[in-house]
Amino acid sequence: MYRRLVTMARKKQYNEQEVIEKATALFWRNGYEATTVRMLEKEMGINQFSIYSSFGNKQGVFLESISAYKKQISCITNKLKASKNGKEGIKQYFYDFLEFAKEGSKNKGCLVTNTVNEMKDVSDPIIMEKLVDFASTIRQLFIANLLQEEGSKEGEVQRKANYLMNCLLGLSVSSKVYDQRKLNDTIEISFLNI
Amino acid sequence: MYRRLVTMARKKQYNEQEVIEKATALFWRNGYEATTVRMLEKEMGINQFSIYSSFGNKQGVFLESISAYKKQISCITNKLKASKNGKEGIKQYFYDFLEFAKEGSKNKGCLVTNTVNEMKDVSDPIIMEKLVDFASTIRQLFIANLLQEEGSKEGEVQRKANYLMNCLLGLSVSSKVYDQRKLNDTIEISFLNI
DNA sequence: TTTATTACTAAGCAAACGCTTAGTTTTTGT
DNA sequence: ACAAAAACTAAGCGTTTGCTTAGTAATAAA
Repeated sequence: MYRRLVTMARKKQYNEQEVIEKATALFWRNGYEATTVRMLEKEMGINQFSIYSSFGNKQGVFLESISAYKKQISCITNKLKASKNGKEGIKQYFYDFLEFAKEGSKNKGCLVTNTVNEMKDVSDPIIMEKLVDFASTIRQLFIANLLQEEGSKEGEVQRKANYLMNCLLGLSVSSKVYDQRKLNDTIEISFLNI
Repeated sequence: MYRRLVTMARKKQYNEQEVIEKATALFWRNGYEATTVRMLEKEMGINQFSIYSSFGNKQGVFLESISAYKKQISCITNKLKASKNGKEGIKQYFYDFLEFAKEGSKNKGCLVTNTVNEMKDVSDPIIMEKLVDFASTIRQLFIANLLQEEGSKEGEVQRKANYLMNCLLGLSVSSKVYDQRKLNDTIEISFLNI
C-alpha cells in the first residue's frame, strides 16, 4: 500500500485483503467510532504497527473496509443491475439486503447506512463522500429499474426513487430491532403504491 | 435531585430544568457518545462538580435530557393524540416532526432515533429501554389514528403502523441530508398506499 | 557471510475521556 | 458572631484513545 521496494526484505506475514475483511466485519458489527485500534489488532490478528504501516491510520482501515463491503454486497447490487422487471427487481433487492445483513437471529443493518447515521455533520468529509457516493449508486439503480415500468415519467421516477431510498434507510435501521415477519410485511406495504 | 437538606445552606446558582434543556440541545445536535462532559460543562454553563452533584453522571444527564425532549415534542404528540381524521392526522405529524427538528437549513433528526441508531446491541440497557418506550408510544398513537379509518381491521392496522414507523425512521435519518421539497414528496408517496 | 531493507514485537507517548476530591465561598440557624 | 451544611472552583485521578518508536528478527542481493 504505502510500500516502495528497492531491494527485497522480510515478507509480510499476513494478507492485506484477508485482514481487511476481518476489519470490515468488526466495523459492521460495532460501528466506526466504537471500534478501537486495540480491537482491530485482535480481530485482524496483526500488531498495531502492521495496521498503520499497511493502511496509514484508523480512517485508512475503514476506507478499505468500505471497499471490501462494496465488493461483498456486489452480488446483490449486480443482481439489481441485471434485473429487467421494474419495481419487482427493487423489491427483491430489499429482501436480498435483509438476507445479506443477517447475523444469526440479529441483523447488522448496512455498514454504509450505519456509518452515515453515526457521522455528525461533516466531521469526516473523506469518509462521508465515500458513503454518499455508495448511496447514490443504489439510487441510480432504483431509477433505472423504475424506468422499466410502462409509462414511467422522469420526475415521478425521481420522487419514487427518493421514497424507496427512504424505505430502505428505515429498513436498515429497523431490521436491527424487529423480526423478519414484520420486516416482510413492511416491504410489501412499501411497494403497494408505486 | 440527590440532595437531602437538614439545614439550609448555599443555594444553587443555576436552574436544573434550564441547564438540562441546554444539555438536550447539545445531545440532539451531537449525539450521546460524541458529547463529552467538558462540552456539557460549557453548554450548560456550570462546573463538572455541579453536573455530577445534580445528575449523578453523564448517563443521568442524558436520561433527564430525554425527558426534556419528550416535553418539548409533546406539543406535536398531543396534537396527534387529539387528531380525529385518521391517517391524515398521522401525515400531519410527519410534517410537524420535520418542522420540529429543523435547525436553520439543516435538520437534527429525532433525538430518540439518533440515539437508537448510535447504540450498538444493548450497550446501555437503561437508556435503550427509555428510547424503545418512547418509540412504542408513537406507534400506539399511529394505531389509534389508523383505527379511526372506516373498515379498518386490527391485523392490517398493526402492519400499517409498522410500515409508518419505518417511514418515519427513514425520514428522521434522511432529513439530515435531503432538502425539504424531496422530503415532502417522500411523505406524500408514503401515504398513498395505506 | 555480510549487508541493507523490511516486518515484526512490545513498550510508550500525549491527549482526551468520565469522574473525584481538596479547598474555598456562600448561605442559614443559633 | 459563630458553626454547620451545601455549592462553588479548579486541579487531578486512573483509564483509554489513536498513534509512534526503539529494538529485534527475517529476507534477499552482494
